Amino acid sequence: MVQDHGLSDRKLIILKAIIKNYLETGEPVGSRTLSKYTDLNLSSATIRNEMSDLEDLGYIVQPHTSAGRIPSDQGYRLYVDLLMDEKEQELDEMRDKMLEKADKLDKLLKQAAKSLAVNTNYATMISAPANSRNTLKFIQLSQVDESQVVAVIVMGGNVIKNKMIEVDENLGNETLLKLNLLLNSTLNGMSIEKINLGLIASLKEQAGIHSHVVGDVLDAVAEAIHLDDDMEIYTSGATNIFRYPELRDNQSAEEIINAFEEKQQLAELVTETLASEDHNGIQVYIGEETPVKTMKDCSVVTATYELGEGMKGTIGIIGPKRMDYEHVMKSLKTLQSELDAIFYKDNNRKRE
Amino acid sequence: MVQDHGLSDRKLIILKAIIKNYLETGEPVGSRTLSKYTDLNLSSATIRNEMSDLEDLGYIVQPHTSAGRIPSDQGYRLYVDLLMDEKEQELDEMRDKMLEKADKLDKLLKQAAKSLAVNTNYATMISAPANSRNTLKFIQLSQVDESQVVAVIVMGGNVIKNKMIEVDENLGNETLLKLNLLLNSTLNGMSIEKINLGLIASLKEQAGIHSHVVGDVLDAVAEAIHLDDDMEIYTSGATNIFRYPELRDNQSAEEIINAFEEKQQLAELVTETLASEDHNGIQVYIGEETPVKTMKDCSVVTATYELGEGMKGTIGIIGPKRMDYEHVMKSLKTLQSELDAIFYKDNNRKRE
DNA sequence: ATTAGCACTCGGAACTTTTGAGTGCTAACA
DNA sequence: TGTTAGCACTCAAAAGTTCCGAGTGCTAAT
Repeated sequence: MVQDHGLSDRKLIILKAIIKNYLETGEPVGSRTLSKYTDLNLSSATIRNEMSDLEDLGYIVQPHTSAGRIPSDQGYRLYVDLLMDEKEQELDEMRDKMLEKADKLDKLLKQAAKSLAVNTNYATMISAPANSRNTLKFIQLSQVDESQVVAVIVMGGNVIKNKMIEVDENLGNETLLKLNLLLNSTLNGMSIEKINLGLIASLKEQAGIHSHVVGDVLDAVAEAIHLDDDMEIYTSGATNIFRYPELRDNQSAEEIINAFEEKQQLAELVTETLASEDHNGIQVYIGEETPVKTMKDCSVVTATYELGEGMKGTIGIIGPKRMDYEHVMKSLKTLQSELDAIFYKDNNRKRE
Repeated sequence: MVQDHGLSDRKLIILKAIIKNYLETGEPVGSRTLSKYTDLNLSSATIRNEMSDLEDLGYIVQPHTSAGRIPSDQGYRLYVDLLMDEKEQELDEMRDKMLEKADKLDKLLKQAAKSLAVNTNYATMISAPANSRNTLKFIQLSQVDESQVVAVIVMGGNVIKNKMIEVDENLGNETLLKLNLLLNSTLNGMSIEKINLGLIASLKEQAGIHSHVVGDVLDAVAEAIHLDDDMEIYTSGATNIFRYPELRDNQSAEEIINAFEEKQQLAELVTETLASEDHNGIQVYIGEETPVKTMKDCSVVTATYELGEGMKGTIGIIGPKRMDYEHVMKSLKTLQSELDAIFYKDNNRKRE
């Protein structure tokens, strides 16, 4: 994945040094600073020459004539690509914090977003996995009172949906029993995306006598299952954006925070990420590369996680371009496997 | 409720004019501006004299020697109190927007917060009503697979809670049936706050044979019901804060936004508001008065709404001290009655 | 009681100066 | 030939000026 940069070793070391230093300070870095910072004993003049070359090659830029250099998007890109190929270690006390509060999926994800934000000091988001690939585990209608029935739908990963249904006539116990039997025998274990209108129609037919009431019920169930409309997205640490002056001062900070509040734009980011998977599922968008124009002054690192069969969700970290890519990618990897682990544990427990 | 301000009519008019002008511009207002702005034809000099008096009385202050005056907290307070006593009218196209998307309570409140934010251009929050006063309508345990049972709990207002319960042994249909009967006959129609440990213990006893398994189940149910720990709070328009320079520039903006993200502090605001009801349930905290120190540079206007018997929630609007109190209070009133209306409609539908 | 007039204040805008980190280039050096 | 020292030059940011004008308080006249 490392593109063919034909850079001499020394140039590469210098470039890395520039980026690393800039990541820490956020200030343009000059030749003098570097001549001390790096191990190879080179005078500032020599470094200046190399830097001049690196600038010509497009890896670094000068914000203005008499300033030090900062990495260009292309420079970051090279840096990240190199990083990708280096092996990664473990790292976390995140695990503990995450597990202690998790009982339902939404709580879990909320918590995960938070740990990640605390751990990295960037803004984070996690999208709940789309249910379309999930399977139905259990479905049940129960009469609440004369005119109301509640449908309870349990899916894989113990995702639970509820739907109140208004009925005109009292259905009675037997009808309900029959309906429950029908629903469970037909739908159990079935993947959500296979439940289409044809199937629903056929179910209605089988329901027989009460078919019009039953129709309402089934419609409601179908609606509850196909909740595609609103994608759940949990965010945390949006205000971390303020830590980075280059974002805070730009009015872009407001827009970013707003994006985190509205979540609409984040949803786009999610679909984009899911669409183009790559590289262990970890992707790095630098500056203009990001699909969300609001974040053109940021870097966005995303990963997909998978709860069993095809239920994919997205994790995203949004920070300044000078984000600590190494740390971020480690944390993402960790969280990824963490989520996997939880799912499999859950799954195994069920199978005992 | 109007405190005894012994201000001459003229002083009052001038004070109002100052505040009104300041609400619009956000700039300190000087005598010259006023002498044109007001109807009563007074020269700037006269007004200066009056302003001098008003300053001595503490209603307005000079941010610095050679600047105009801005209202002090005390000045705002008088203004708001006067406003409170004047009659209010209707106003809304909020109604339409609100109703169109509401199906579950959480969606409804989220939507309400949003309309309110859009409508007022301030930051808003709505807390879901505490369930402690709510009543249980229906409760049911269902076997999902060999080792898992799902408890479905329906409360007034069709608030639905779910809880997955792990069981060691297969309970079997009959046991479940018995349990469901027991739970419903004992708990139905009961107020949540009346379900205490004693009652739970007695239930466990009655459950007989399976009491240890049943114990687990009941504990889980109890836990699901007593969800006090996490109060649900929906927010919207936090970024509206940025519209007001006096908040944006102060680093307080960040803190406020953060408060909206963390929601912890908002929860305090809610409990505070619910504790000290007053004045149609509408309260105005100006500057330092607010219970949340983070918002000492803001004004906070809160209202309580009630979904039937004692299920109270809180609506809050957070903005700059120079907020448009009149509009805000109108909007709050409207939303209040809106929520009431929805509840009663819902209630009547059930009773048909 | 109101107003005109005047000297005075002071924050903020605009402009200037200073500072210092940084550069490119050239000439000397290993 | 690659490296380094030295120097003149640049320019953003900080610090320091100046200027302006909205605003005040006070006094004297109406």
